[in-house]
Amino acid sequence: MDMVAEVIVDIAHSDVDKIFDYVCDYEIAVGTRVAVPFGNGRGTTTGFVIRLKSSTDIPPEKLKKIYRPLDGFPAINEECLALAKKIATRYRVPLALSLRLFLPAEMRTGKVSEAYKTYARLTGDPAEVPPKAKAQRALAEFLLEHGEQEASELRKKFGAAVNALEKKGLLVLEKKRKMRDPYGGKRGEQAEHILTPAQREAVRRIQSTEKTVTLLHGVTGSGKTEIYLTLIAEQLKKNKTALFLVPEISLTPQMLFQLRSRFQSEVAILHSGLSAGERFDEWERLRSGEAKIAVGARSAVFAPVENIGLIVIDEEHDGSYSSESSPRYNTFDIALLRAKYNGCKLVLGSATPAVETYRRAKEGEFELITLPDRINARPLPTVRLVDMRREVRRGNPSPFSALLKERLESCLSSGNQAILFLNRRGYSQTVMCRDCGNVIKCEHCDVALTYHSEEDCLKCHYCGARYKMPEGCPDCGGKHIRYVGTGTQRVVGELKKLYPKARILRMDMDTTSGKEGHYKILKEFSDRKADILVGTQMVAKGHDFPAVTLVGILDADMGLYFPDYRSGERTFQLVTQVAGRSGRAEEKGEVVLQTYDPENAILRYAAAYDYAGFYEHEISMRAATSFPPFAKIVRVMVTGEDEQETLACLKEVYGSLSEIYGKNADKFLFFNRMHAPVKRIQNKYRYQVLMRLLQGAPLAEIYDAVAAVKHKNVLCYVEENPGNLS
DNA sequence: AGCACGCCGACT
DNA sequence: GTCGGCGTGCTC
Repeated sequence: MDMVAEVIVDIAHSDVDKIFDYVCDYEIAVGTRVAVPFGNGRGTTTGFVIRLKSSTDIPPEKLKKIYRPLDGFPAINEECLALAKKIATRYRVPLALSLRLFLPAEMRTGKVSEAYKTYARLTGDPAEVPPKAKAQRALAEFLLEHGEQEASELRKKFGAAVNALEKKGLLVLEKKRKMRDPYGGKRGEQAEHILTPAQREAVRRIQSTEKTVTLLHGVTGSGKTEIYLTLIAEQLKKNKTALFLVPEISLTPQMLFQLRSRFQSEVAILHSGLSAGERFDEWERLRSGEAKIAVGARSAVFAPVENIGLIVIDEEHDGSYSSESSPRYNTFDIALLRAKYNGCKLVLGSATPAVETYRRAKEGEFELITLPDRINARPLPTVRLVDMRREVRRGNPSPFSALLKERLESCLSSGNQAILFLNRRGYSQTVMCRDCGNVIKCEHCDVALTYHSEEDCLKCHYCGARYKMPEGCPDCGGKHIRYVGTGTQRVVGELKKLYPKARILRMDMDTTSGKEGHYKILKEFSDRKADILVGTQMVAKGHDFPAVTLVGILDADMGLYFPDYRSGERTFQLVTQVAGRSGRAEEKGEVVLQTYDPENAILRYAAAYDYAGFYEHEISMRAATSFPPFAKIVRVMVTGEDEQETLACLKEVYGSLSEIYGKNADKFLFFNRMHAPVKRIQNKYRYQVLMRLLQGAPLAEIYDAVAAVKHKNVLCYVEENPGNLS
């Protein structure tokens, strides 16, 4: 009674992205990884059993046998298999590639395996040990009290008694699997879980709403975490599991200890900072059902748990929830599929929700819960805007305004700490007039133009328009036109001149090399080994510094002119977040926000902590300019090392896309092919077809057209609302 | 993705 | 005459 197994080989290539039938003469479960013969030589490949059947149409002489199962369990459960198929179809990737998302990477390479330790177990009565053998008696009693223990630990304490007891037959030694424990099983302190009335009401509403998705919009310190944890505890009681997704940056040991103190070993953490062995074991604890809560960054949405009772996406607006490599999935979309499959709730939390999310909540698609107050009722820090144009006119060329200097001195002399923040995103060359604060924007897109030095011109990254570099400011005629941006290095230099005694720490790309780089600098600062921390967006996140009473945002408007339709949204989020770093303990904090555009609506809303006002402003802008959520930016990237081949591929893709455009011109706001803004990255030429699509545009056809193009040595892929357009 | 089979240039 | 370039096709 041989069975036939349908197998997907673990080779991410469209040529072999199909079912291969194999014979199997023993029981094997769907979802199991197997070793199979594959190809002309005597090559072995791993594969996934995705279905079992009793017969096949494949001629018997071709049919081969599965060599063996690779694990004693199905690595992919039923839900995950269904999900992998959906992802493969949706993003036009080989099924093997979407299946890989569900396994720890080290499992595929075979570089990791279970760790075993020897354990000692008492099998007799301590009374049987002669009283004279003191050590043996003590060991037997220890085991009676504490149960099974690791043999190596016992040998440290009781020495040869371990072997002696074994000889007497009162103790057995057995090898058992030992789960590697990230951070050595450290836990935080057990805290009380008393909810405020607002938190209780939020919990009640999430539990009782008919809607699958709830957006929890709560200011920093409003106690969102306690709400998540209460909801998770609720599900554990019902014997269900939970996914708790956080941005990569907030996966700190502290945050894990906090979860462990509440849920002990029922928490498993999945992230890149773990060793291969730890990650593998944490994955296995989830798969086997030993752990019930998966905590992790975006990839934890693929955790191998069954019977999910709740999914949480914290800091829902965070950009790290979109995958930047194939398949370019969005964590929310996957989470929603899993929530629907399991019939459970999905909670999105943020102090500054993405405009798109907030809109869906306001329109009634998601339940909207607002927590306007901090639990401790402590006021938010006051934010003061400083007009930097006036500083320039007054002859102050330094990066610090008079007000900032004064506040900094007072902060330092009272023994507190300060954070200075530079809002530089990447190295975009935005052109600004330092006399009037005017930034040169595209006439068609309302997006800041970018200076391209090779051609000495300005370009729009959204429509490709080219503009001549102006002599003076088009608005005021001023001559102080220049590319803005001060480096952290220069800021630190100036600070040292101003305050020779102050201890200054710098945190940016250059100083945070290594995996623990961020953490080390933040730790140094929180241990008060420095007075001032200077950095880019990295300082915005991270943990709380109780002694910080002043935050200076040196160039608040910089981010606004990044060539991206989300730059306003990002700036609002960033300013809100940075401001939240100030004054978290006893003393009230303050924020000095320096800008060349003090009238700017986004900065004014941010300074007033007015999310609703910001949202209304932003959504009407998006509507007027037809940017998401009113349209979708779609980019088809074409990259390859050989420029001619790449261009040939671009031409082909453009040809088939043109046909789609021709038939659906009313659904296209924009359609053009061009150089990508950064023409070459890592020796690869980059070209793109850029589109802006209205609701109802044939996106599936675009994906199909791109998938149909097979050019050797050229990579071609679709991006939806890409995080940046470089 | 590998690997074998297959048809045209420079070598002992 | 052969050794070997990598273009094309196949893998249950």
